[in-house]
Amino acid sequence: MTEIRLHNTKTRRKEVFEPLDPQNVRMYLCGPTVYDRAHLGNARPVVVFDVLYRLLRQVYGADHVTYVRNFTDVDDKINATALARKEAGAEGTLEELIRERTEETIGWYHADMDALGALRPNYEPRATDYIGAMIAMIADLIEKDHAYAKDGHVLFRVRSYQNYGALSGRSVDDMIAGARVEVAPFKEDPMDFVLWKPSDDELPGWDSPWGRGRPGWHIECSAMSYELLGASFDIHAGGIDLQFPHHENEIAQSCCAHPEGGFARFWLHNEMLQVEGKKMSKSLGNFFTVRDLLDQGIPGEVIRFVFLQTHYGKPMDWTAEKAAQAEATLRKWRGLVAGIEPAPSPAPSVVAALADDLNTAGAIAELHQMAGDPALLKASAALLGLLEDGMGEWAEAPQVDLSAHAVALSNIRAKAMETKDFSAVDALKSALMAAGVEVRMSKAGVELLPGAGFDASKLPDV
RNA sequence: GGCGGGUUGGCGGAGAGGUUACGCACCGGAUUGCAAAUCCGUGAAGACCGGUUCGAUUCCGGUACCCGCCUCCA
Repeated sequence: MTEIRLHNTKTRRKEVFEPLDPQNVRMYLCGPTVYDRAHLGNARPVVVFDVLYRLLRQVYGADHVTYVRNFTDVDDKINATALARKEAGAEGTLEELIRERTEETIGWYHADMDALGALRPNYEPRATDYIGAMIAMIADLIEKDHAYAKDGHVLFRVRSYQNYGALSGRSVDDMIAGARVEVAPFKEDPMDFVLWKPSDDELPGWDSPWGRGRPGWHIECSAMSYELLGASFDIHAGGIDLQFPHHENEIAQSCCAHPEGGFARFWLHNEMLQVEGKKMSKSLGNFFTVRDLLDQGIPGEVIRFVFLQTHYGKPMDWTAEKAAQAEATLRKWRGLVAGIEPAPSPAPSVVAALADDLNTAGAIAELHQMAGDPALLKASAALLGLLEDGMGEWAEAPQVDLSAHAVALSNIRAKAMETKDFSAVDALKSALMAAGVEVRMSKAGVELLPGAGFDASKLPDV
């Protein structure tokens, strides 16, 4: 059995991964809030942890891994969009308009992540389908004195959980000293966070023991992971920006509600994405979605390759230059594996690289060494979600008949060989290249291949 | 202010206390009418200052710079 080692944020060390139950390895990834198209940064954890999912399936068997990724469909930005639509005269109740908006966004999300070659998780729970479980968990936390209700709100009593801050290496007192916490009259302690909050008529709400309201952000992941994976499971993953407060709060809620369990044993966090060396932000004008890139003609497989070139634990810089290089490499590989049946199993060197804390960059380096063995290359790349059938249409040559051009060029060239005047040959060659055709001339003859930028309208007449 | 991460050859980017990472680019060669593609090959590194060591880019300490989180955020 391959030994997998993963960097556990909880211990800040690389540890040997041993699942609680090898028959059912369980991982949870914090999914998107479905208020709009996923931006490029949203895609990094999806791709990175998709590779982890593939690795776990490889090592423990495809039927022995349970992967959960939630959809957060309770959120003020969603409410705002739905409300705006209602005010603009849209049909239906606010709840229906919210559902409409989240359905639409989930559809986009699936389309975009599919384009990146990410496998669908086994479960994709929606927060709104687990409100009952959240209410039950909140009630239980109140019962156990870890939470309290005040003015329609329910708050988690941070001081009641001794290990609060252990994941992110903070102490409650230090954070209060930083004084960047919201002080509210209904809080016993400024660090306490919301489990439940009241909704007015303009907001979606559910009936609860504390009045009509909606859940706070963190409780959904605690409730859904418990329902689908149990009180103890193997891996919890997400972006490093979620480490605090989101994951810290999840731990506090889950461990207090289910002291019999240990919640997540391994915490994996991916570092942030930058664009051309700068943080992606709307104000810098370098903010874009996955769909924007796809629409620009950058294949999802290329985006995926660029992501995997950098270790997930390091900041990753998205640049046009990287995308161009990735495309060239994939195009070359696609050419090598075209029509080849993959080997029965991936190369041990690739499995070993991935088993070493998801060293995707190292795995790609290994793939480069397999140019002479396309079957092995294809089988190994599949572990990274690359070179798979169904994702390579972009690299296929356009279906055009260039035989007339080839014959013409061949004839002119034959003549030139005798006259030693190659000007006509060079002129035709240039024209073909300008149309995006790769021209290969050898003793054996002339070969014309439509290339990446092929444009039939620019073909010269012959 | 608190917490965390980073700094590797022209560019991207890994591993390993002592032996070539790898890819792209570049340069040389083969091949070609010239190219392209392909093949072969060379060169090039470890922010700075100390320490540990027979030996450090790799471990430890410090400095500088960069980045993230602490507020919705992957």
